[in-house]
Amino acid sequence: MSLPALLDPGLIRSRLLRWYDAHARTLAWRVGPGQGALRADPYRVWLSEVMLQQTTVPHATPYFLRFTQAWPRVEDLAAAADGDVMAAWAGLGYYARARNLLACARAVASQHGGVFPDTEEALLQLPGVGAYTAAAVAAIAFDRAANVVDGNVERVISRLYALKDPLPEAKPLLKALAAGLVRADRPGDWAQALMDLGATVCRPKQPLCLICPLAEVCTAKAEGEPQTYPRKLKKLARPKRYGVVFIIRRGSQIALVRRPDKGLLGGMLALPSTDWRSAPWTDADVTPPIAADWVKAGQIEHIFTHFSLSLTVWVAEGQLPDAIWTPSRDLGSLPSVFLKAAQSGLGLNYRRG
DNA sequence: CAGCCGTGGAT
DNA sequence: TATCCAAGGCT
Repeated sequence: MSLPALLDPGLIRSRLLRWYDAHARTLAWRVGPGQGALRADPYRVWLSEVMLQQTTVPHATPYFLRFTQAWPRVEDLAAAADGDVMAAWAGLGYYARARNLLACARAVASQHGGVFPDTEEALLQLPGVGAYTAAAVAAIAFDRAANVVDGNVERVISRLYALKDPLPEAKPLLKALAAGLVRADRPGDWAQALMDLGATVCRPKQPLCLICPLAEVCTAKAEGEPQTYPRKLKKLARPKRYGVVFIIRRGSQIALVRRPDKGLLGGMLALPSTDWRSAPWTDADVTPPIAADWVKAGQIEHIFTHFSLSLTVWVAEGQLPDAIWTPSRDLGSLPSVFLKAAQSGLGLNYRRG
């Protein structure tokens, strides 16, 4: 693999920052362009970056507002009960983020005196903070000249250079090319400018090259098919799995259980369930958690990242030892797959909140 | 290091 | 309906 000819970094930097000064989006956690680290609260920057991992801005925004309302400072979050934080995260997905979020807040509170470390290296040591998040917090909150590379940046750079190597192998090269563009005078603005461009102009599909400040220097645009970058290896088909979940009613309440901390939906509330296996369940296969007069009351489909799930919902009246009894109108602490299943079994239309 | 780990909106 | 994919991290 050979390095593509380097484009003029000065030209790219000045054009993109000028564009950002005029077009930066207003986001709940964002400090406006040119403000540097003057008003950027590291806690809010970190919280937003964790929430935005593999998550869209519209999805993350209401969660960010609720979290900062409930826990305005990192010490507040560190002092929160595990169950309250997991419940507040319900519906946002990738629940290991919430467990690591709490571990990180508690590490900052207990090991750093409640003050976020201000170097990329130290940030990288915190739970749930990887290469991207460490660089982003260092740049946005602390004005460090960090090389912030996320999916947006990879897409923008791959198009600028029309890089033919497919992801994920191309990641190290893309990161090296991005490093050549980082500017030391406005690191936070530069990082956010690159990501904003990727999110709003240099989009995965239908890039808006007509209004792109980098169109004149973009190799992929010159070649005519910028939307084909970055090239990617094909993904495998998603397997199908089946399960049965159980709604045990006691008056207006239903029985929930807490899932183990590791693995799928770890640490979250859940409906009691069979295994989720590749073969459909027949009635004779199913061993309900209690003996009762079970009725098949619902059925849902749910898509996870690496498998799709078909759940049948059985309902009965009864008691369950050690259950977490929860009003059936107050199921917002459940992950979406169980909220969907519970509402199906109870004859309700799926909606959160 | 490749697989695991959610969700909902867009196309 | 099928596919993609969004400011990734952990193991």
